[in-house]
Amino acid sequence: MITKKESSTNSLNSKVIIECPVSYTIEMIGGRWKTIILYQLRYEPLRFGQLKKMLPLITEKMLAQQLKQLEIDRLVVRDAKEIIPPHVEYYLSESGKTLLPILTSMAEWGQIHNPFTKDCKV
Amino acid sequence: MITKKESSTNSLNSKVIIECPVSYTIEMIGGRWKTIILYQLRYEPLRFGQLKKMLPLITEKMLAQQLKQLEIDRLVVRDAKEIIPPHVEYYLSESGKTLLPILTSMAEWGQIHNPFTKDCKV
DNA sequence: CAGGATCCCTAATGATACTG
DNA sequence: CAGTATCATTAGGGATCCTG
Repeated sequence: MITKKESSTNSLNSKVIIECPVSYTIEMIGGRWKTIILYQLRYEPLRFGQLKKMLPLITEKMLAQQLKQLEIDRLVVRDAKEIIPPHVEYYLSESGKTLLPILTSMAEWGQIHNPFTKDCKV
Repeated sequence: MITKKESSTNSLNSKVIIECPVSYTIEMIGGRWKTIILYQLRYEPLRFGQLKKMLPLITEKMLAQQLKQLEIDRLVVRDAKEIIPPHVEYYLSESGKTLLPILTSMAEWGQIHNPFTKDCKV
């Protein structure tokens, strides 16, 4: 079993913080990219290249890195067909789907409170 | 008016990211401490020292810094009585209170999914 | 196509000491 | 009590180049 302690890069106190439910959740979906990646996956599986197009500002490194962490945390499933050229799909796990109400609420809250939100639906 | 661009330390792309509702919300409550601070304030106003006791691992610098950012973002109100010794209370603004459903959902999700959660109710 | 490997910089966080 | 100031550390993120 991979514990958060091993898969995380955080220091000492993360172990204690992480025992608190709210903090645990924010560790799982926090950071600049994870929520938006999860949210993009809300409807259907997406390929690496599709996600990259939907998130034009993300670097390939960050996308790969965040997807890997989401996979380790069992929120996202990586489905790779062993063909040439590679075809890899990502989709929400059952656990990941249970985050959707939270992500939706966050999207609604942002839609209301963000003065900069215009037509961005993400 | 203080825009997020000015109050944030993020670089170029934050401007675009921030226009997305989900990302905007995560910018407001993300990081290691903000959710837990907001969540501690869910019932009643708390003083600086009380928060410090409830979050034994936070440094005074981080607590002051995060509270200041939450105040700038209008999620928390700082109420300081001008007396000696100082008496300062923090409480959720109306806008901050609208985050409570999200924070509660996050706490519930963490309670269910965190294998390390024991009796920590935060 | 879907990444991996490297290098590098800065923002974020921490430790410690000090103060109105 | 409720913070600041200063210094040191680290982790997040980006640029670029490379590959099965």
